Amino acid sequence: MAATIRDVAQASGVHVSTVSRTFSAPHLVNPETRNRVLAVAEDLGYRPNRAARALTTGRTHNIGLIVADIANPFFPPLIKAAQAHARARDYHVFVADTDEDPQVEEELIQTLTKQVDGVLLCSPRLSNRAIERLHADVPFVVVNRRVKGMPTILMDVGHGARLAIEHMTGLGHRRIALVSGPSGSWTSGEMRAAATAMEGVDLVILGPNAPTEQGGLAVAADVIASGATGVLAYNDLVAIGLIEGLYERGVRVPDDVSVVGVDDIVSGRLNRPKLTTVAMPTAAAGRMAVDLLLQSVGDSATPTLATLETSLVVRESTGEVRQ
Amino acid sequence: MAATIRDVAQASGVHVSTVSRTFSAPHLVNPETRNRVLAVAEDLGYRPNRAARALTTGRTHNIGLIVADIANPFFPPLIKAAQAHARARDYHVFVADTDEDPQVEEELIQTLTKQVDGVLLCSPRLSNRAIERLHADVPFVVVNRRVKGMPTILMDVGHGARLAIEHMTGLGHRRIALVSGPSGSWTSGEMRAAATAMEGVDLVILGPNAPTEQGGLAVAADVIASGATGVLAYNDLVAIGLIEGLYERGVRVPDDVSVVGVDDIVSGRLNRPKLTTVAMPTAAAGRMAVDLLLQSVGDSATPTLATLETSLVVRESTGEVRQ
DNA sequence: TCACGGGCTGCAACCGGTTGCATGAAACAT
DNA sequence: ATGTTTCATGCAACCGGTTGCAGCCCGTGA
Repeated sequence: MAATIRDVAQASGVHVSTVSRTFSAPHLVNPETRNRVLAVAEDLGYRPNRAARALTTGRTHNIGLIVADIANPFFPPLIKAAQAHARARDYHVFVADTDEDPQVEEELIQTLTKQVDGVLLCSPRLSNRAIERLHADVPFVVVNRRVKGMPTILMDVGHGARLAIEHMTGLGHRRIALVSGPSGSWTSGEMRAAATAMEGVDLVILGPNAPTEQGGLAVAADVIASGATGVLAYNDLVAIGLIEGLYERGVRVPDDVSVVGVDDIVSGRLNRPKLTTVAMPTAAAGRMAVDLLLQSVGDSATPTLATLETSLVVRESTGEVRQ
Repeated sequence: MAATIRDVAQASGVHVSTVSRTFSAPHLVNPETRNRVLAVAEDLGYRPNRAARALTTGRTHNIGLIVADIANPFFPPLIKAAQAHARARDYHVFVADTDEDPQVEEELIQTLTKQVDGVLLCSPRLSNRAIERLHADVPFVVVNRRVKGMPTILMDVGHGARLAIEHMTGLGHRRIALVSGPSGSWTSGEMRAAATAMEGVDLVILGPNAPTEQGGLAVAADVIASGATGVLAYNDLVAIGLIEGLYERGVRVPDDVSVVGVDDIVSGRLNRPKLTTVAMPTAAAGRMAVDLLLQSVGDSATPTLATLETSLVVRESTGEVRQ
């Protein structure tokens, strides 16, 4: 079918090794020969077989990208950025969705191992122990999770939480509810730690909750009962569900209660009210994760830690406390 | 590093071919030997190298999935469904984003060719000619585009457009604007054809437009100038941008103008107004695309055509025409 | 007892590339 | 003229598997 290196060699009257070098080490071959080989290759539509090349070089030029849920709007910008960045470096990306299941995640990593140079783990659900064990087989970069001795990219959600709470206290709110996320979530823990450490805030912690609109809907009654006038939600989906739940109970946002989300997944337009939220640098995280991974593939011992800044985007779901 | 088939052979005292058969043709090896080999393999943590296997068998057990824009909310559910379905069949998925650029798309297909058993082309921007040419190298399944002699999955957006327009005429609207999409888009063409063929509708076609919120924003003035009271937008993003643009100019939805989107990407909650839209069976399309692809890899000549039904979801962005 | 056939395993070539080493020719220095 | 580099290329082993073919052992039927 497709032309192989031997076809090109035969057609251009040189040995296969010369053809090979023409593509992978051009400076080693005489310009004249090289041009002839290239012409023949072009003519035959030859393209080096990356999989075959990987067999000898040990470099596949592929990376794996594993996320909990592709359809969660938080991830696509990260996936897109990582993929684009990888392509610019001549890497292809396997994308896999674990459906929030640690077992699936582990199996995925194992079957992917031989086909990739490294794996990006985004908000993994696996235990740290499991991650460290699997790390023996393939380089990792972990996003949004702290794992000892592994290249890690964090988004400083603690800082974002502080900004959000300061924003609300600045508007006169004293009693603030933190609607936390799933119990295993690193992000949720960070938000909680940051909120707890703040002075002059009357904090109520509600949860754990599912990281979905349903989770937000379900916690609305508790929020009202808590007497809080300001709420920081685990993420935008929860915030949206919560606002909906509050409306259903006659509590209006931002008139009666202010709500801040996290992630900035809703493009901002067309919401009622437009959501004040902590924006996460997901695209930057995707790019940096790829960089870190490719770099750590080179020299094995690079347990870098990068922390990316978050910022508060003030829109319409927060307002001054009612007197 | 990792154990190879030869390590297992040596450790269990058999020839590599026996180990190979233990994994790829178990019935050919004596149960006793097989168990011994399996035990040793387990012990050494051996896993067959899929890339190496692919070299001889010609089957990589990978597929490529190419979309115009991962971050466009239309695609993630399709990607997720396709990936899950593929994994269940022991296939991995390369996901690639072309950034709406035909050239990138072509290059991507070419570099992916040798590493996959087939490629899913979702809403490709490439010309039919180019697709047919590339098809010589690798099996395709095309989603949301009609290409002669190729397995194809279509979502019946023409039907959806008719439903949307009937819905609006039923509410008393006579003059309807069709805000079309990019010029190369099959979907846009289908919508246009369906709309043009309808009787008793005073149709205005506006566009082409970018398939984004910006595209919708930019076309708002034209919509107002057209005098239409009902609008069918190329997709939800355009609809959202358009509604925003109309508001900015003092035109209210649905009071002054009714707007219908396509795709049903906004979860429905928390929009002002909640968008009436044509829902697309994206997850089903993803699954079916994988099935078709794996099937067409087996026997080469299967130019199946599957058409999936769309439906109208009526929410709040459409209302009776004002007297 | 022997021919035959089936079950199991080993041998070796092969998939499409890469790469260390050897070889030969040309260019340079002495 | 000779010895030493340098440059370009060929040779062959190798990466980690698969697979057609041959050979061995054993049981069966004649």
